[in-house]
Amino acid sequence: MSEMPKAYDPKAVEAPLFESWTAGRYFEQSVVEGVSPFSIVIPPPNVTGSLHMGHALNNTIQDVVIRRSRMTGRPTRWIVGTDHAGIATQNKVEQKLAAEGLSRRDVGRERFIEMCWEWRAEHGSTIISQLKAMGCSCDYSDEHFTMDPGYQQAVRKVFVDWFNKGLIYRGKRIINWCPRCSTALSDIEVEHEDLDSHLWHLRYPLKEPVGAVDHVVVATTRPETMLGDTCVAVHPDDERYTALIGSMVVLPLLGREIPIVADEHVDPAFGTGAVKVTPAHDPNDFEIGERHGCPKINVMAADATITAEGGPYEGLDRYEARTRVVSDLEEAGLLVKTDDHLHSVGHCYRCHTVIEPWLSDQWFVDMKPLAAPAIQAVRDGRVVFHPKRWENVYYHWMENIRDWCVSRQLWWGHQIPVFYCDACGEMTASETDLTSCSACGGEVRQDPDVLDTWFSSQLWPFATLGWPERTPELDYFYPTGVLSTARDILFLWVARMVVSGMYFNDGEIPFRDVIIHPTVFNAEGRRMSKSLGTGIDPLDLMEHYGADGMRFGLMLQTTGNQDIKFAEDKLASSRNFANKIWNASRFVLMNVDEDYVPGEPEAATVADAWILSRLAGLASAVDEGLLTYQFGEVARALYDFFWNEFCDWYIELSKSRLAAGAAEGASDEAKAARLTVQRNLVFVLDTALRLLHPMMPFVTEEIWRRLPLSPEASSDSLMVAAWPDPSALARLADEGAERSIGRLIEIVTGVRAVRARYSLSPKQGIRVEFKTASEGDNRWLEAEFGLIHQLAGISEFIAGVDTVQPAHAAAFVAAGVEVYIPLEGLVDFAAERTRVGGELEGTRAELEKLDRKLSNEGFLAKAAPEIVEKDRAKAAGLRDTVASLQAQLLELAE
RNA sequence: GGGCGCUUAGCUCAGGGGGAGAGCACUUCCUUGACGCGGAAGGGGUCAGAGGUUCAAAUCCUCUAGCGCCCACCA
Repeated sequence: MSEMPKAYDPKAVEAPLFESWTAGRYFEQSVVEGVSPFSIVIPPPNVTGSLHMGHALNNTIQDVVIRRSRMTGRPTRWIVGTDHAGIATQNKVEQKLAAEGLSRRDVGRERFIEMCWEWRAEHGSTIISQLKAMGCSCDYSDEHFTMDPGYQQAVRKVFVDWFNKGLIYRGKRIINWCPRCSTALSDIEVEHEDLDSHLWHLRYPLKEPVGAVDHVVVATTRPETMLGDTCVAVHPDDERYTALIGSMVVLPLLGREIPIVADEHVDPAFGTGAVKVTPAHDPNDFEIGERHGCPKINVMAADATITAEGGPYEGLDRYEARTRVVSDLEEAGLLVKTDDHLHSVGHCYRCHTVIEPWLSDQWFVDMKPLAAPAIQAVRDGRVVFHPKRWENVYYHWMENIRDWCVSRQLWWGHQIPVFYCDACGEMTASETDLTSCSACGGEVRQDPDVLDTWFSSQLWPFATLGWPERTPELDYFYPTGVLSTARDILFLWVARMVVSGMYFNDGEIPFRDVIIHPTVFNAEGRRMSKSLGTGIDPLDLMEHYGADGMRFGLMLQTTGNQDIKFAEDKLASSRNFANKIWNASRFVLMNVDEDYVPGEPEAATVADAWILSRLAGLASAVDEGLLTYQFGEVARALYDFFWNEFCDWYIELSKSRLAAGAAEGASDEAKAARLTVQRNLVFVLDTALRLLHPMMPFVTEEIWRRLPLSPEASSDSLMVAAWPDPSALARLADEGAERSIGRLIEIVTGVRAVRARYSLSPKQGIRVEFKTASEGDNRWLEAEFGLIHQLAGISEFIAGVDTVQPAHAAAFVAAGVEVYIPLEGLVDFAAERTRVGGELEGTRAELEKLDRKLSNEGFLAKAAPEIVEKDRAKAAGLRDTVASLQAQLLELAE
């Protein structure tokens, strides 16, 4: 067994361990007939991506769940891969071209796509190697990509199927257009932001005056769109305007004559109650235009410059056009006023350019009928969200779902498998490429657009398992167990996976539990973002704290309710925690003899019974906590157990027996006792390392492999060692031992406090006198004196029910026992009086409160009996304490 | 406009009807053979505010204030 260095060094350990896991093929999982599996599909990171804090958190969560499952012996597989990320990847390659002064059109579609593949080959594995650095136990032997040939086939099948069923259709609609990416976006790819802007009031002259009225004033936030106005709408019941309905106005600047129409959509209370209607540039206006048969004039080109329809404004950028239109109107005396106005402006979620509502031909998925079963699956509890409140968000969106615009005017992605025949106008969706028209045999051309990246991502849980082939993997691993993700892709991805997963798998859901994890914000509470420079690089964190330190630090901060305002000090604690475990293990291993024989743990002493009982409690808390995804609680329980119970107390409590058994001329009994302690130390460490392994895989594995375990308990890797079974460990529970050690800790702590107060050197032995309440307590103290002696440095003691407080003694009450420590010449009586007085006051106040409660009839009548009993016992204890503190005060007064 | 979450120690946060907790920071002491990435002992909080329910409220309900987020066809 190699020597353990004094400090845990993650860098020396992590890479070789990961190598050994890969070599051992522990990440891989094939079909095991007759055994129920557990699987997770990783949310595929973009090939363009590199690890950020959100990934770090999400993948730690998944790895924790996966590693626990694997250790229980269940066939477990974490399916990994990347997403082709249409817009993001295309942007990267376009940037590369731009550096050479080229655009994608310069190189052509075919070459451009080739370059995307090259880019992927070069950069696409970055994030995968970062996942490995984190220790994520994905099945890397079977990595997927949303543009793999098989995956492409799956996408085409889905498209063709929905097309043939009429669930995908082509339509000319107002969609969200990003002029920079030059593509349509779905509604949920638009991020709205409230911006300070203006509400311009424009005067539109009537062609013929109606009575005294010769104009109408409209209000708009986008004056440049007036170039495309084809009517003005007012509410039919708005008396201000009823006389004008049917009249014509002359559109300023262009001179076009357009009608005034009545439409229920108009809100008379907003603006002037008259609305300029631009059917080609606003979804509402589109509807109004449809209702009144108004033409749709598109005044904007794909790059958001004004088209020829804009007459003199042709060629201007939309914002230049806005400025010009406003100033020209003002000059013409047609600008009535300009109000400040806060309004919500849509931005592209990829490049943050302001979105233009734009009329164009696009493909849509009819989501309503598809959503219904997916809603039902959550209602039935077949899919469960954690935390549960996200289900309401899901319902709200799904029940109000709108058609999904799935076509994108990009080159990188799944090209829409629709073939047009220019000769006969036939339109065919086909899983295979067509060269000729199925109707007339004429030449066909494929739709040039590609599909929304999310259209392919939605197939991830089954396309990665070989669908549409009915593979053994698909049969076995689908549905997956858990889907863990950030909340911002709840609609973009999660909901759509439920929809398509159920549709294409005979109604079978894609995953049972959905974990919506917290969002990671930086210390200032701002979203971590690379472009804002507000992010922290997980690789830097791993450099400083080790992969385990980062993982555990994140787990400590993960709770169901609150987002994470990233606290780096938690990572420092976690790194220290790893080091603590390392050194505790070093202690254990240093105290295991060459000829140590592994064996069962044994509660030979109260201390043994106590730690075994605590261990049983830990196992059950960790197991239960992981099954309910309470990561923060589990992390704290592990931390607390290892540090505060195992290291601070059990190891200390074990030292005397270890030493006695190793001493020269030790008796056989002492030697046997030493062996028992060794076995207990090894057992507790072994079990606790197993429980900690999912969160801290590296340090636990490194230590665990050094443990002297029996062949049955051992294996080549902790990764595949047996997960502690809480119900089997429950036999170790021992309430009496827990109570007993609890009291011992109280007394030891009290004595140490006296030591600290009077600066007594730890080496200085002290005499302690106990006044107990019963003979039982005396026997208990005598029995445990060895431990108290060792931990508190007591050289001699007496215990009795009639002990009297010695003169010049520090005194306190702990665990129902009065403790006196004679300190001739050392006690500062004034200070002691103040301290005891303060304690007395506090105790009295507490007692008074409790007495009031206990004399309250309502309480006695209605509270649970065990609560009343507990409070009575507590009051009795407090009364004793008050009495002894009073006695002490009297003593100190002399 | 609708909805959700948060407000607890100097900081970051757990807890969630019956004893106010952790980590970090702070104070004092300790070169104790597992660990100074450590040990021991401490100080520090009207659990945002106001009402209500209850024998009992940090915890449940209502309202208020502040912060953050999501949804919505807010010309």
